Amino acid sequence: MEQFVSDTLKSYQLRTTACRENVLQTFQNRETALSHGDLEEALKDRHFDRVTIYRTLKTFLEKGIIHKIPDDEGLRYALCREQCVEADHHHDHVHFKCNECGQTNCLEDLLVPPINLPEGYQAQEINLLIQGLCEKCS
Amino acid sequence: MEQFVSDTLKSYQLRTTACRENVLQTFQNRETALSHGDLEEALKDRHFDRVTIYRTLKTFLEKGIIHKIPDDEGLRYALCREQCVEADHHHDHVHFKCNECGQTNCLEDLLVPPINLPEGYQAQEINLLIQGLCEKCS
DNA sequence: TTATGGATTGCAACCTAGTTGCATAAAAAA
DNA sequence: TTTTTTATGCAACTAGGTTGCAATCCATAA
Repeated sequence: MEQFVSDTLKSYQLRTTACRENVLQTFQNRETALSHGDLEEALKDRHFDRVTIYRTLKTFLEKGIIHKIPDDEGLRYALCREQCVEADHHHDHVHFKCNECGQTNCLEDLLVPPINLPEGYQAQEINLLIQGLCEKCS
Repeated sequence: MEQFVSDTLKSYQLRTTACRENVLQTFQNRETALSHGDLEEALKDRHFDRVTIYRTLKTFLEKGIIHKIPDDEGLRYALCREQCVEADHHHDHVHFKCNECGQTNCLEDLLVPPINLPEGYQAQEINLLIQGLCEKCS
């Protein structure tokens, strides 16, 4: 298990358990966003319970280790590269989903432009998903 | 049943059936985006089968009568105000979901600003969801 | 190093969302 | 009105996600 993994868990004051280590390592190894099913598949030889993986994701979300990326097929999750905390998830980067290979990625360098909401509206979270063809598939 | 409903079905060359009429009418009456569950609830006294409502939504999507709005709780649907066709859904407006009242709305007048994707990426669809407080709840 | 208390896991059971196949019923066309 | 085509209802199923609870594990402190 990599240093990154135990360091991260420690810094977020989470107990190091086999499931958490493996889930975090999987996010670190793969550069793309992962669904619960992806993780179940990736870690199937470790025989973690489905529920445990769900709870691990929930914990990581609450701590700000990962963030949600919803699309029309369901939810995916990706590591927060910026430092996030429970109260303040700031993910103003663009998400890209390839219609060919199915992968979803964070385009960390591409920020969502500021939007002028109508009078009375208050923004708390923003999520911009672009679907199309990625560099590999176009 | 309103004129709009039978006109719309006719213009998209869809058979007029009770379920389609009611679903379309419900979208017309409510200004907000609706989930499958919302429709089931709204039309529960008509006793349409769940599957029939799913298929109605699928048909409307394919024809370009409605479009999908995904968020972290699941899928919602809203009428396409612009004229859409099967091959070309163009929904470049912002979607807003209120964290207080839970309603999701199309902000038809607020267009998603153009995004400069990195070299090699091709956009086909774009979905911008802002979550926060709507005018009523802020 | 071991005991202990609080956090985490696994299991069973459950709920909702969404899909498929097929026989029946209803619309539109003839 | 009859035929053809399309849509519906039903049963059955898969996948995603949640809850309660007993057993287990981790970190801390003795």
